[in-house]
Amino acid sequence: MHEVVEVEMGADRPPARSERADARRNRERLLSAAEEIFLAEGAEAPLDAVAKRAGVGIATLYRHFPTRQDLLEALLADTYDRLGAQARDMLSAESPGQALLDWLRAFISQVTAFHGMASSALATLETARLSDSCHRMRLSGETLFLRAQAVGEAPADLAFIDVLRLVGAIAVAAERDPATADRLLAVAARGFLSPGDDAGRPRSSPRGSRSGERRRG
Amino acid sequence: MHEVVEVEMGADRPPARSERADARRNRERLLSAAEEIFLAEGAEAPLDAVAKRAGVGIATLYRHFPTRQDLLEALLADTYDRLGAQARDMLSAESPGQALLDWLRAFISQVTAFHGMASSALATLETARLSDSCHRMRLSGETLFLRAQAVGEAPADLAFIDVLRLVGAIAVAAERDPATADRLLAVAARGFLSPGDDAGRPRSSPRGSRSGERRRG
DNA sequence: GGATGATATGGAGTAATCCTCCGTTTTGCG
DNA sequence: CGCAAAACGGAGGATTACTCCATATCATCC
Repeated sequence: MHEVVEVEMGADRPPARSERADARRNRERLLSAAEEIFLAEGAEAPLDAVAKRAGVGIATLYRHFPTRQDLLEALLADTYDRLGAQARDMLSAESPGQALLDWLRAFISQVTAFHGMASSALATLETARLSDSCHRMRLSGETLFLRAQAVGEAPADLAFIDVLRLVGAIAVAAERDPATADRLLAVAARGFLSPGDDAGRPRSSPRGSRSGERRRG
Repeated sequence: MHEVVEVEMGADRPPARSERADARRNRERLLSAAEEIFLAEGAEAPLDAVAKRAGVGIATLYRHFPTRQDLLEALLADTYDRLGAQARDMLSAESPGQALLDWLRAFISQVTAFHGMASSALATLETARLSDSCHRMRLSGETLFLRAQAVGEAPADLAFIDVLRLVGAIAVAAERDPATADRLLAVAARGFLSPGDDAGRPRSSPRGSRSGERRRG
């Protein structure tokens, strides 16, 4: 773990290998078109519409993205890059627990940009070979989590990937209702942001774990 | 079995209103066939296969179940009836919190019988006019929850429907991996089964199952 | 028990999508 | 330029979803 990740602009976008100009251009067009279409109609929208919007043939779409999930993952890559950056920015926050919670809220928010996106995101968490973007985001998020663990604001016997799974699940379940997502996150947060597991934490961390974001009595 | 169900709001089963014998028979055959097919191939299996297995024409299937979701909900009705009964049985358990947790575990287990089932279940939780079975199950489960609240094993400022949503979300996210589902439920349970504010932890301590939580490479 | 109208049935037919095959066009390079 | 590799486009076969309506079956009444 913690391998160097070879940030050579990633294998996400272009494999860096010689890529013809038209191929790159069409790829970008397809991504833009897919984003527009999916935002408007959800991730189940017909792929023909995406190709048409991009101004390319359907075969070109399939050549670049053999499956719908590939296309969705490419879209997710941007989101993951953004989230990774946000996580890094939050490292300087005063309360590690609060920072983690804020970041997870952002995660839900961004991963529910269109209908069906959260499902794809959840799927990417389980794929054997995840994209660089997803991997980097996970590492960045995990850093937030480890910091919370270090100060006893998160249980020590918990893996970050499971936190991400749980929050991803919430995103899927409440993708159409941000208020519900918020409530479910608040409940879940009590599970992974307890003020110390046992071992008698000096429970002097008043914020974050409870009562910060309760809604609906 | 409860024979008199005068509620008659959702119309799970035919309300015994004038229904021709062949129609009822075909309906049952369709449900059996759908269960077989979905168990084997998941909830996305072609409906033609269901009709064929049932030995009826495709039109008959659509007449009884206009949408796939209708068919799935009819299948879920049996599951909900079973879960409702289990919840009622658990009312006599010594620890309300433990009873609730056990029931939720059963919920996840039964609602992930086949791929795609959990999604449907989650959907049924949000439908405006829910089926009788779903409604009864919710009420029975809620009774367990209220009992846990009464003894301070569950937060007072929490709605049961949100617990169900959260657990349903876990079921969706981990429908292919019971071990993960179990871990996520354990985390979530810390959120809605906290020992109130103190009053000693419940003996829940849900079987660690921390062996499987290593990061994958 | 048999006529009769309401109900239910079956399967062909239409439509929407997915996805592939292959002849044509574009690009990069010597 | 000229050529080979790479990429393109769109027709078309395959797979479902869903509908229409002529026919068959059931429940009821006499």
